[in-house]
Amino acid sequence: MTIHAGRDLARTARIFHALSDATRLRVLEMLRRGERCVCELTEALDLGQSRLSFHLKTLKDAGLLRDRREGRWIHYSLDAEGIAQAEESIGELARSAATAPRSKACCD
Amino acid sequence: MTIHAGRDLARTARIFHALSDATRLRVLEMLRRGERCVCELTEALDLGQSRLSFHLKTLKDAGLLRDRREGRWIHYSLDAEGIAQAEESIGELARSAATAPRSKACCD
DNA sequence: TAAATACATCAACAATTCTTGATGGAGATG
DNA sequence: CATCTCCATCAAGAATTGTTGATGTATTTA
Repeated sequence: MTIHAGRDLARTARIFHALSDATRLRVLEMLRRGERCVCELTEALDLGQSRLSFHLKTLKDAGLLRDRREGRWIHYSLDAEGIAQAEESIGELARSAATAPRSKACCD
Repeated sequence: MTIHAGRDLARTARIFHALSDATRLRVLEMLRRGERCVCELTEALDLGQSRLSFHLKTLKDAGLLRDRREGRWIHYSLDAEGIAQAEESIGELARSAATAPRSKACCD
């Protein structure tokens, strides 16, 4: 099994890219406590509206968040499936790191 | 516990950033089979020398790879510790995603 | 010591990503 | 319908990241 497990490399890269920004990690950390609407996130994280919207879109496009409209509010929450895919990739790597042969004949 | 578990957000973001590029994922995939010197990676992945060197440095600075000099060759291998940190962050998220309250009073 | 090999680093440019402020659309409210 | 609220999207510029070819450095070999 590869670290990208069937998915293509670009998709896996995109998932990790979504995780590679401090602002987005703060959003995820906030959502660990449960679903939140954008207005709550804006206030709690003290971010400009369009800036937050950009990061939410990045996370959603990567499959790490879901959204749900309720009246005029949109609620975001963690998407367990996308997160599980990231976990799977790293888990695969971690297992290899633990067992990979330390040395190997090379060159010459 | 937070996603970044003691580490600062920037450090966690840097780890994921290192994982967010298709070329670097190919390098990691290759190293799952064990330690390799740069010359082997260059040939196997068909990358320009300075380009590969750039990506190896990115991965090493993030703590995902180790290097070891042997004569004039430098061997890279997975660094289990850094990889475990990434795994820990995502694992934390995944557990939250599985248990986070689905809905929550908001607004109005 | 001179030349060759393996790799890192640098500088310049290209490409991508992020931020900000403005505009637009969907739903609620009067 | 007019207006307000909540949020997405767009456009322009700033910042960061990736690529390429050239140069530098450590190590081995002649």
